[in-house]
Amino acid sequence: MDMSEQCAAPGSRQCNHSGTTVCADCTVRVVSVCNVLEPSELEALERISQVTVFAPKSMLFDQGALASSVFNVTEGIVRLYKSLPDGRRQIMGFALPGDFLGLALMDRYGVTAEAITQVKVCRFQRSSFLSYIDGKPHLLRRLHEFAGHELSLAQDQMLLLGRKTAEEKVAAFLVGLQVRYARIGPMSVTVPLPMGRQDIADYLGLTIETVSRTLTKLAREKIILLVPDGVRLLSSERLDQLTAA
Amino acid sequence: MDMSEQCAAPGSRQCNHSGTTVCADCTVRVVSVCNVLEPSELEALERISQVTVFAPKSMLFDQGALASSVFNVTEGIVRLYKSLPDGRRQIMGFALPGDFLGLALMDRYGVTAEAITQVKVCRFQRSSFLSYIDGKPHLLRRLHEFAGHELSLAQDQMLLLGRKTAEEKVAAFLVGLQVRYARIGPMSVTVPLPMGRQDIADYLGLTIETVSRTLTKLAREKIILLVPDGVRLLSSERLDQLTAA
DNA sequence: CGACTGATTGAACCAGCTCAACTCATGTGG
DNA sequence: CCACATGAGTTGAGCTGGTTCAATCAGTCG
Repeated sequence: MDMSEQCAAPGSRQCNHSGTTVCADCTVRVVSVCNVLEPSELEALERISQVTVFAPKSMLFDQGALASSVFNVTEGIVRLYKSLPDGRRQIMGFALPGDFLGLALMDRYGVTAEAITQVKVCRFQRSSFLSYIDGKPHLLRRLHEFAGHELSLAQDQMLLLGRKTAEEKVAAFLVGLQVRYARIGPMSVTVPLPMGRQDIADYLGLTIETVSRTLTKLAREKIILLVPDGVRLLSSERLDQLTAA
Repeated sequence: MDMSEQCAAPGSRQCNHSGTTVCADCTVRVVSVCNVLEPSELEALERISQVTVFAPKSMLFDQGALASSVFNVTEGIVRLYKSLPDGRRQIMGFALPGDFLGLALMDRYGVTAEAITQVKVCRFQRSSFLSYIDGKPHLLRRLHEFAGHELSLAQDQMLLLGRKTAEEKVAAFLVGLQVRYARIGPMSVTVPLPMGRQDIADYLGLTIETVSRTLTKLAREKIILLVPDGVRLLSSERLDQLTAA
């Protein structure tokens, strides 16, 4: 049997640590929950973790299912959404490297998670993770900090969804994404958009056509430049104005 | 100097525990964060708490201010909101007895909190509360559970704001409020609405007129009955249908 | 009583939606 | 190598759910 990889779910590949991928080398550790752990604790965490790779468009977990695992995203981008029976969809957020999925530690997933790009995660059995946390209040504190941050982002998003115009929504989305990318890489005015227009629309409470028209309008006004699979932010001045405070 | 009451902020009255109000008698303890504490721990908590009463329309704290206190609501109802510079407002939620304000334990308040009715709270210095938590991982766990629940509600609200119709929004609001009241009192088909139409509108991402029209429409269809300062839910069948899943 | 505040109702309007056509890659197999 | 699907994105034209503006109604308080 191949020790380095084993099948788990459609679209995903798992492997135990073979010595090549260790937390010590992890590029996103400093921005993720693990950062508060001592080297010895990190080693113990590594022992209960499984690196898993998800193919684009594959599902990490489904809204309402028993939360058997929690995840730390290390590569790629994940969409988190809720759906209504008639197909209407609201994307709650995009998880980037460093983000933790299953933060609430509840027994069922509240949202569906799907890989947009290829996604690499550290996966933990929820039960193992819960016992691991036990007696590590500093880690629990860190998880709580992350949850507080999530809640704060959710509140910003509620303000956006309930009270902002299409133009303000799109501007806030672009600037917000730029800021989040800057946490895990160099600050750049070029913002990749690995998600499609439909995802952006479902995140902002708009239609695909309105997103497209609004991006075109911002481009026509030289506030942004549309590039393949991304956007270049030309006037952070005008964008900040639209994003307001 | 009067030992039982001392001025603190406009619209609020504070008093240290004079022996008449103790956690042991607290009617909302079972649904609030305190419920995981041992009697001896409760006593210690009581020593760092101040019962404070806020008059209707007075502010508990302001968005962006240093978070000097955290609160456990014991009576009344509080609106939590964010504002845009031009006055647009989004209400993130209504805090009822048993709810904890400042859950995220962040150093600044993310929202503004205003008493709608007269409000009674247990108030804690954030610093005191933080030291109190230290070495009580079960309390931190409880706070984290509450935060997870808040996050889940926030996500439901994002779905509502981004993708639901006015009728679905109003129905979800009424049923949601009914369920929340049921946690702290007897289940009832009569739902008090202590907040005004403007608050409901700013919570649902609608205008006051649309809220009014929608309520009237639901009443005309005998799904609800409008009563002074409240609503009677006549057809939970039709309401659940609108609330959908 | 009048003055005020909050809620309802009516009528015109418009931001964003719906429906539909078109563009532009990318892929495929003959 | 080209003909032709296929899917994502853009653009246009008309529509509509919810807003805006304005008038009216219903309590409540002095």
